Amino acid sequence: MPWQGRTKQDVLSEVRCAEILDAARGVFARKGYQAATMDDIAAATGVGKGTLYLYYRSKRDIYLAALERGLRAVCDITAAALDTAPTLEEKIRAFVLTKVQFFDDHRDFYRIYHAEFGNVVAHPSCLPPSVKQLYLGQVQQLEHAIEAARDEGRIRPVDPGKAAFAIFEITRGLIARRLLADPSLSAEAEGAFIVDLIWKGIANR
Amino acid sequence: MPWQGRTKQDVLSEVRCAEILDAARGVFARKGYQAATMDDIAAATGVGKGTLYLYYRSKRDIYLAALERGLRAVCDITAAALDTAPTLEEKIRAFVLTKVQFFDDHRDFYRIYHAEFGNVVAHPSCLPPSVKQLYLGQVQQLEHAIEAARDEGRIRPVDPGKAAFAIFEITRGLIARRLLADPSLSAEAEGAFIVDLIWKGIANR
DNA sequence: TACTAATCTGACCGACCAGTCAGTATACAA
DNA sequence: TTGTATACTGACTGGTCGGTCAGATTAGTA
Repeated sequence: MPWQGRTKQDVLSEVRCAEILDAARGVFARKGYQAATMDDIAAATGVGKGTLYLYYRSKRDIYLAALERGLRAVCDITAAALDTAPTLEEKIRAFVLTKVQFFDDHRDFYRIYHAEFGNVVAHPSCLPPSVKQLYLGQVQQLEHAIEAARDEGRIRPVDPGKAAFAIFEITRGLIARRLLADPSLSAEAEGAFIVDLIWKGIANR
Repeated sequence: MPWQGRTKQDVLSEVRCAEILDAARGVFARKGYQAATMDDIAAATGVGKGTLYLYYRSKRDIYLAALERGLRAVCDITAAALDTAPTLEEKIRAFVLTKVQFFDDHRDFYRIYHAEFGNVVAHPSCLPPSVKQLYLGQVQQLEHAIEAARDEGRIRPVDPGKAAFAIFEITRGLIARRLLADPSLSAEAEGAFIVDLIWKGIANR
């Protein structure tokens, strides 16, 4: 019996999918893609291994679904942060701090995300377009904000794509450092430094 | 019969080691760590699989040796670039362009390097200290150059570690972009943008 | 040539694991 | 209760691959 275009089965199925992805995220984070086995994921989900194949076609499918899910969450949260902040300087600060905070709150996802984008992006053809687009979308959000400010003459006439890219990469590095090397690194202090550096770098005068 | 402290056998052995590493670098780059098999590496080297185990204890050993070898080359080349350039602004430019050029010339190594430092650094305990130290050494080179310029009052009093880190990360991102996404990206133009951005970001006034 | 040491080889082994499928359990309608 | 469709299970299979080792080959020496 259709309900909002989805049957009861559809909804139950979605719940299962989400359960599997939640469990898989933890397993992939803990053991890495290769070392994680389907038996691990099944056990973590609390179902039999065969059940996984009712919802996903392969191990890689599960991995990519978990990746896409998290990536979408990142994009949503940074887009909201950029929208809310009034000035470009505050937008940059919001982008950096929001993203750092997101990965603080989702350490499991960090390992999936950075394993893929440090490694398999090396073979970009392996990534489905939807995932690639989400990844690039993050830079584009920043780019548009910078472009607008430049067109209004609020900053010097830099290339928005290049500037967005610089901010994106430094942020990426900060997140990696905090999660892998030195968790005590202050998000505020480091974030403030980045914003200051970039702002002085692109400001008028 | 000893000769400069090394026997003839030692030298031959070193040659074999290097042959294996050269072949392995290509195989790892082409197929990725997991998919690369010892049979692949043996075939690429032109020896039997058993021979590999006369020179290295395991697949991972070969991988790490190839990683360390390349990393040492990167460090040497950037250190030389930093030494040669007279001013900090030129040092930064030299660092960025030299590193970009190095990875242009050693694309095989790029895949090994970035696979590891996007992925396995995620489990830093897996990396031998010597490799970790080489990696961090790159940032420290930059840091010392910035610190010296700051102490001489040539730039505003920024934290040299943070600034070095920013340059390091943007450079990393540029290299990744050029090799993976858009090889047509001009090293000169992008490099110039980075130097300009950073320099305006840390310059006096 | 004969002997020895060093070097190399690749068939083989055992562990591992993604994916399958025959069979079980559950929900629910008739 | 019976029938059936849906959901689930986990023992099993087929293939893979890191690592081994008994024996072959080569280089060096007398």
